[in-house]
This record gives sequence, C-alpha cells and structure tokens, in this order.
Amino acid sequence: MSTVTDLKTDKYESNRREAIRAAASVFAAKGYHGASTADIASELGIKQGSLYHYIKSKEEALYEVCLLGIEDYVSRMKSIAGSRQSSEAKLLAVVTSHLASYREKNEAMKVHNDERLYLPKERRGELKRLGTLYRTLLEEILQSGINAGTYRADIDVKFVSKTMIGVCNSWGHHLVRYPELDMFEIVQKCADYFVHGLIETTR
Amino acid sequence: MSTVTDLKTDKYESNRREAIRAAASVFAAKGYHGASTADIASELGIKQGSLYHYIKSKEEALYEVCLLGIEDYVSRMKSIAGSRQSSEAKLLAVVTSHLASYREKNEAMKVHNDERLYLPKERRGELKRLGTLYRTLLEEILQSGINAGTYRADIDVKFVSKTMIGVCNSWGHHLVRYPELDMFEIVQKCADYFVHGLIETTR
DNA sequence: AATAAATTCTATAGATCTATAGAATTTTAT
DNA sequence: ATAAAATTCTATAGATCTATAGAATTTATT
Repeated sequence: MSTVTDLKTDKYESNRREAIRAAASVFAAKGYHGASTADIASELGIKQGSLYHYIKSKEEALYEVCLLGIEDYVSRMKSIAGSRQSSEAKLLAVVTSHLASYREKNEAMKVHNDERLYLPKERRGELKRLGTLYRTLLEEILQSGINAGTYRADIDVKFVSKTMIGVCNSWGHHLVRYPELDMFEIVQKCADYFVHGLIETTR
Repeated sequence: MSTVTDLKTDKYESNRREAIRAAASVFAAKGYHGASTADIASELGIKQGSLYHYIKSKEEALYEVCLLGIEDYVSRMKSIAGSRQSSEAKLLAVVTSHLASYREKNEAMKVHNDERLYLPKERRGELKRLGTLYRTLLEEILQSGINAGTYRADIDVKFVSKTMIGVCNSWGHHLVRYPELDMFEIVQKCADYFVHGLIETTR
C-alpha cells in the first residue's frame, strides 16, 4: 500500500525533475526573463498551462534550477576538501570538478551563475550559504598549502579563491558555448597557471 | 547657418547619448529582457513613447550600449600595446585599464559582457571584431614577454589571454556590485598573481 | 470493467510590453 | 512677435506572457 503511494509520488517527482531540467536548459539559452513558460513546456512536449502542475511559478522554477546547479557542485567540493591529498592535488581536483560540473549539468550551473540575482533577495539565502561554503573550503585548501610551505605565505587566500572561481566560471562558459573544447586540457592549463603563473623560473 | 544646424544636431546627439547611457544603466541592473523601455524613459524623466525619438528600437539601444561598452576599452588597449614599456608594465596597464573601464563606464561594460549574445548574430559582427582585436593585442604583449625571456616559453598565449580577460571581467563584476572595493588593490593583486602564481620561489 | 486518481488540455483574465501616430508643447530662428 | 522646428506627450493597436479554473483524457487501482 505504501509502495503504491510511493510509486505515484516517485513518478510525480521524476516528472518534476524533468521540468526543472527543461527550465534549466531554456533559462540557460534565453535567460530567465527572455524565456517563457511556454518555452519550458514545449521542451517537455506539454502545453504551457500543464507546466503549472509541477511548478508553482516561474520564479520557483528559477530557484530550483539554481539550487540544482550549485548543490552537487558543493558536495563534490566537500569530499575533495575532506580527502587526504596534497594541496596541489586538491586544487587540481577542484578545477576538474568545477569544469566537469559545467560539462555535465552545464545549464543549471550557468543559470545559477548568470541568473540567480533575479531571484528576490529573500530567496537567495540558501544559495548564498552554499556559495560561501564553497569558497571557504577552497580557502582552507589554499591555507593548508601555505602552511605546508608549498604556496607563498604572502598571498591573500580570499582574493585568490575568488579569482580561481572567476576563472573556472569563465572557462565553464566557454565549455558550455563551445562543446568542441577539450575540458581536460583546460583543467591542466588552469591548474598549471594558477600555481606557476607566467614568470620564468629555474625549475 | 551651418553653425545653427550643427548646434541642433549636437543637442539631439547629446540627448541620444544620454538615452544610451540610461539604457546601459537599466540593462545592467535588470538585464536586457528584464528591463522595459518604460524603465529607460523613466531614468531620463520622459515618457515611454518619447524614447523612440532617440532610438529606433529596444534592440538598437542594446547594440549601442554594447558598442559604447567596448569601444573606448579597446582604444585604451591599443595605446597601451603601442607604447614603449616592458611587457610587465604593459600587463599592469592592461589590468588597470580593464578594471577602470568597469569602474567608470561600468554599466555599458557589464551589459556588453552579459547581454550582447541576445543581439541577433548579424548585429554582433563589429562587437566580435573589437573583442578579437582586444585579445589579439593582449596576446602580442604576452608573446613579446616570452621573446624577452621574462615569461615562460611554454605558456599558451591564447589560453592565458582568455584567462586574464575572464579574471578581469569577473573582478569587474565585483567592482560594479560592491562599490566599496578598492580597485587599485585588486589590480595590484591580479597583476602579481598573473605573473607569479601561487608557488613559493626563492626570489 | 468500473472507479478513482493523476495528468494534460483548452480557454481566458489580467498584466504586461513594444512601437507608432498624431496632438500638444517647448525651443529656436527670423 | 511670428513662424518653423524640435521635443515630449497621450493614446492605443497588437503582441506578448503568467497563472488559474475547469473540462477532457490518460493511467492506476480494485
């Protein structure tokens, strides 16, 4: 009996997830305001009005997309941060995870970064919490690299972490827009560049 | 007589520029699709319909804003690239110019970066040309640094230039959003980080 | 097969929003 | 001061677009 109820619920939930993914795709392509609920419905092969069986409002859809975009990305960061590796290995893993996130669930990530500010402030609390958590964990990785003597003691970890996130998002956009780009090549170059910079040294 | 005509023309042109600037401000705050022509008119203190005395369409306004956003920014790059300084000095100047551009005409720059893809492709030719020119000039600066032995010979100049532009745009966004940020501090840190990276070296 | 529940559809109210036309007003030129 | 030109306004046609209500249809249960 409970099995029956669960099955029904599961189907609804799975349809709902489909709807959120369709919204992600449409928002990523046209922007939140440029996209219509008819576009989303059309992506799902249903009529505009039917969409409201799964979402309460267009804004709710945006919120769900943004959450989807950042959640698994933060959880990956958590497991990297908690792992036993060198700071350098962690950094490489972070960049890989960040760019892979764009490649795999690219639309939701993009929407999170480009459109979340269109949500009313009251609705951004959880997103902000997750974003800050992500950056804090990255800062800790950097700090431990400094403590280990691998990285320069005079770097501003907050500045560097924000810069790295900016770089990853920038390349993430390129990856979404140009599917022919080789993700691993970019990851490699980013990590190398983050660590060694431009300058010629005797290594 | 021609003076008279010129004066009139000048006034119209100056009003038109005002309208473009208002559009920049509104597009930056609400996004192209989220902003209405009524918003722009209201910023100017006129009625929605009156706006069309100065622009042919909302899309034309977006185009003009994007052009405004990138033009002077490219011309500054030209003069830096053509100047007689070391590659390192040029790089610092580029970052300064890029971020200052955000600080001064911040809205148009932001709109260029965030909204230009909403223009139909046919209308993006000139913008693309200017953007590519900018990147090419940056690549030349990097290459001359390599040739001079200052920078590592094994860096991918195209990759690095794109990354730098990404970083500048990312910090540009922060600068627009948080006016309390110290631009010169960020410029300094970016330049340092670009060149030296994270790694501890005996310098 | 009959009944209940879930899903989708149609139709629409009520707000937009862009662009235009022509009238009213303000500014400039004679 | 009068005429001409430029600017702004009002009003509106014609397209949107979101969200809802209730009917029709499909799917699941007994």
